[in-house]
Order: sequence, then C-alpha cells, then structure tokens
Amino acid sequence: MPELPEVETTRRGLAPAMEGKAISRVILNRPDLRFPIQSDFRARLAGRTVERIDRRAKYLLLRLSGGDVLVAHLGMSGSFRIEAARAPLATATLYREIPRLAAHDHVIFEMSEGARIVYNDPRRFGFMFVAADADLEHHPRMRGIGVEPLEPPLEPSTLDRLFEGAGTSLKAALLDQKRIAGLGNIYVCEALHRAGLSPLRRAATLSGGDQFARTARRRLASAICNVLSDAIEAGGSSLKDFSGADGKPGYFQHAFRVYDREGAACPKRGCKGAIERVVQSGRSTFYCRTCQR
DNA sequence: CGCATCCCCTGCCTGC
DNA sequence: TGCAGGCAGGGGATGC
Repeated sequence: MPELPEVETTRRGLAPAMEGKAISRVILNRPDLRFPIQSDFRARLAGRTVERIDRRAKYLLLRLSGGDVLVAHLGMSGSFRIEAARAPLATATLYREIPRLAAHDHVIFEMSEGARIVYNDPRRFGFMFVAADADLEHHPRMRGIGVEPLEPPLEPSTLDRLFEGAGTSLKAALLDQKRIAGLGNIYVCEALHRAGLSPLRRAATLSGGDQFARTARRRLASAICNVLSDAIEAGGSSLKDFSGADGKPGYFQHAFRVYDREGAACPKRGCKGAIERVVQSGRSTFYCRTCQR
C-alpha cells in the first residue's frame, strides 16, 4: 500500500491528532513487528509530546520532546487509525470502556487527551523504532536514502547524476530508494507511462548529453513530480483497505493509467497499444510497449 | 560494487 | 465447499 503519497496522506491525517499533544501510554500487543521492538520503546515515548510529524521517503518521523524521534515504516500493509476520545459518561462510570481491538492492531498510542492512535499491520512488514533525533541521519535504516522527489521538485540534472553508469533497468533504478526516495511499484509504473519511457530501457540511457537523454530526463522528472502530487491530492491510492488516518480512503487508484490494468487499451490519446504485464526483479511491471520507448 | 533471487507474513483471488 | 497456488503497495540478506 504505502508509497510516498500514502505515507504523506497518513502524515497529514495524524498531525492534527498528535502534534502538540502528549503520549500518555503505549500498548504493545506483540513483541515484534518486522523486527523486535526495542526494550525501552514504551518508556522512551511515555510522557513525551509529539512536537511535529515529518516524512522522509516512506518513513514517518514523529519528533518528540526530549530529543528523541519515533520512526515508523508502514511496510506493505501498515496503517494508522485515530480513535477519538470518547465523551465521558454522564453518571458515575461503572466500568472502564475497553476499545474494540481489530485483528492485527499491534501498537496503540494513548494520547493525554484521550484519543488513541492505533497501528494495524496484517503482514507485519512495517516497523517502528525510537532514536535520538541528532543521530537519525546516521541510523542504519536511514543512512543512504536518496533524494526527496517533491521538495524541492526533482530536477532533470539530478536524474542525469543518478543514472550515470547505472547498469540496471529504468524500472529498477526508480524503485531503488538510495537514488530517489519514496517511489514504489505503482508510481514508478505510472510515472514511466506519463513520461513515455519503457521500464525495460537501461537507466543509463537517460544520462549524458544526447538529445534523447535530455528530453527523457525532463519528461521523467516532470512525470514523477506530477504523479506524486496528483496522488497526494487524491489522498493516495486505496487498493484493498488503505485509508488515511482520518479513515477516508484515497481515490487515486481510479486514475491509474497502467498499474494493474493488464489487457486494457492504452489510455494515451491516439495510442493503439494495450497494457502489458511483465516481471522485473520479481515484481509486476505494467506498461504500453507502443508508446513507452 | 551491482544486480537478481529469495524471504519475511497474512489475506485474497483464481482455478481445479 | 475446500484447497493449493499465485499474487500483493516494501525492503533486507545473500550469493553470484
């Protein structure tokens, strides 16, 4: 589910529920997600105020008072939901209301004002950890992450540098988080179709000074920025069950031009081709061989 | 070093 | 209806 637009949608949904508010307690329903959860995870969060929520690549960064940062990655199936504070019962409360747990609710953040932020992740490819904010850029999981494609907007000259000497396919190069951060399988396929470039082409053919490469870089840089901003504006893509933390599903999946559209007519005006599915480095690629060269 | 392959895990869909 | 197999938005480890 979550590529850059979905993570950004999640960030925007969580911000009003968490920023400026304190975490009173953290509940762990299992000792691990993708990786074991740090033994001091709960203690380092309790009582801290979430000062700001940022995004880097596909990571959410919750900056905490006291100099720590909570880093969360949603993997393939992770999502957050907000359960608003319940109104206090009018008369004496005879029981403590137990919130309903859904399957795969692994981590719950209780906020001081009563709201609960629930992390759900069926496949458990997601993970979280707490780190000192000052060391974050040296952290093994954060080190080496590539450029952010939107802020500032990706430049053709950056693509020139990133693809120089790359022996791999354009598709694989764009999926590589060490080059550009935040693209995943959907948005790479969509960006390449918008740019009219074949995912099978060698990435290095976009580097250098010849006319084709210069044009291709310009088209690709624009296509990447445009598809990501369009998707963010649509609240991301909801394939199965993704929804932003506010509970609203995204609707960018209706704007897919190639992803998961094998056999459909190519949507490009005037193109008579059809969308094909091929496998590259073990993952599906959708493209039109007629207009993507 | 770069690249392909396999693997982690659960759920859903297809075909038999 | 049940079951096996394939596939899924990510990315880390391994081996060539």
